[in-house]
Amino acid sequence: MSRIEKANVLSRQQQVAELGRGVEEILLESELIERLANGSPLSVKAGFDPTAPDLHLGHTVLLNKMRQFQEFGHKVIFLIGDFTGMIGDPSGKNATRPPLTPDEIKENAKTYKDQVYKILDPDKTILDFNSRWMSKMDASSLIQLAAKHTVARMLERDDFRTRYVEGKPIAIHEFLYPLIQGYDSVALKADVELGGTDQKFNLLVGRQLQQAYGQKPQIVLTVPLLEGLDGINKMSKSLGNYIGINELPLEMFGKLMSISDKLMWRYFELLSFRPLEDIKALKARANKGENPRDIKFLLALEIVGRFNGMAAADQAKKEFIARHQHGAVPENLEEITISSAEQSLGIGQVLREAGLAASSSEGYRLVKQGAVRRDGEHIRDPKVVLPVDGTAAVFKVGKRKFARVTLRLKVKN
RNA sequence: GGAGGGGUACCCAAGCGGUCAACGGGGGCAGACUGUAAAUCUGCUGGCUAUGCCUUCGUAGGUUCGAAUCCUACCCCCUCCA
Repeated sequence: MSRIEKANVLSRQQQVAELGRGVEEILLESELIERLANGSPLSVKAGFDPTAPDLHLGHTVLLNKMRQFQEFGHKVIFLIGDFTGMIGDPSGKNATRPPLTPDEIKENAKTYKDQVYKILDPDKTILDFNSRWMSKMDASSLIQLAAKHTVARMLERDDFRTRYVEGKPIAIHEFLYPLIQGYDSVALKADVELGGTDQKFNLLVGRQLQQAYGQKPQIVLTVPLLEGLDGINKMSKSLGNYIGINELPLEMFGKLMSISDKLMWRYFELLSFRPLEDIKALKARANKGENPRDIKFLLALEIVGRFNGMAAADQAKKEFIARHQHGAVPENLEEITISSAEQSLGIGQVLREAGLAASSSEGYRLVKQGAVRRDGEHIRDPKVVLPVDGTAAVFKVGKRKFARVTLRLKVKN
């Protein structure tokens, strides 16, 4: 934080350098320098999907950059693409996903605020919705907008071209989304738009459209996409390889510890606020033979601390060590009571009812594979039947799933 | 509008009358090894009141002792022509 405050008194040139840190690409850097030299605050826009209010660490790479602009005194616009959300799924991949209702969007926006203001300064953030201008656009204006771009240019987008070449469907409305996003920049007279590298095409459409509408084209600044826990795919909710910023400290800590050593450095680079020299020094320590796990602890502590406070982070570390290095059962494990009218239940059913297995078949499979322990005792026989007599037992399935399960007889009416 | 190709489990992709709950790969899960790493090896991967029963191969019918496989209609996607 002090690092950023210090930056306030930096020269323009240093400001540019600071803003370019951890950034994939600036288009065009010369324009950014020029506009910063102008002295007046810039309008910095970043668009967000109205359907995914569960922010994860991947999003924070961008949010951190937005915050940086705020610290430099610029106007940051957090734009929620609610208009597109009201229409439906932009990718067309999931035709069954119903459009969001205004109420849902409102609810999502609130959730966004709760999460985003952990990083952004609420007083310096302008929250806006593209339905503000898009819902007023009539068909002829839309066609005029569409006339400002060509199919050939649309097909320059890798995603479209690939699908086109592979003979996969592209719905017409998909062409409209980049146009609408680009038009948002026109409506907001954006000076800068931030986005992930995957957004580069859309951001450039914004540049082009602004020119077509007689505005100065925005500067495009892309940040890299953070890899998810698997280290391969980008972090995303749908792939389940994410760390949500609202997750419990221990959970967040555990997930950070589970990343590979290689990925750890990527996370240091993109998520840590440590100066680059610090990170270099840590690398040197690892190279000298220090256990990378201990260096990963530092990363996990910093990130968990950022969202939950250092006390919670320290606590998470303690519990993590207790559980994984000393094999302790978690302190506040889930209590589950299963009511059954039967005198006894098969082990598979118990696991399913307890939410430890997706189905009873899976439960039985897990037992066969030796993944299930009851009060520390391995259960290996899938035919095991448990009496429903009100007793509780701690079940452990695999390495991470725990629950204290009570089987209670349901009184028949 | 015309001609052709295609829709198989989370994804890709075989199968083209019985031996198919469906080859193979990816992903996921579990076990071993570990640092709850990574890599590697092994197993599993529709459901259930479970050595059996039920449902699944775009949808709905039909033929057959028997269909993912054959027939009919419909829906959807792709390519070429217009």
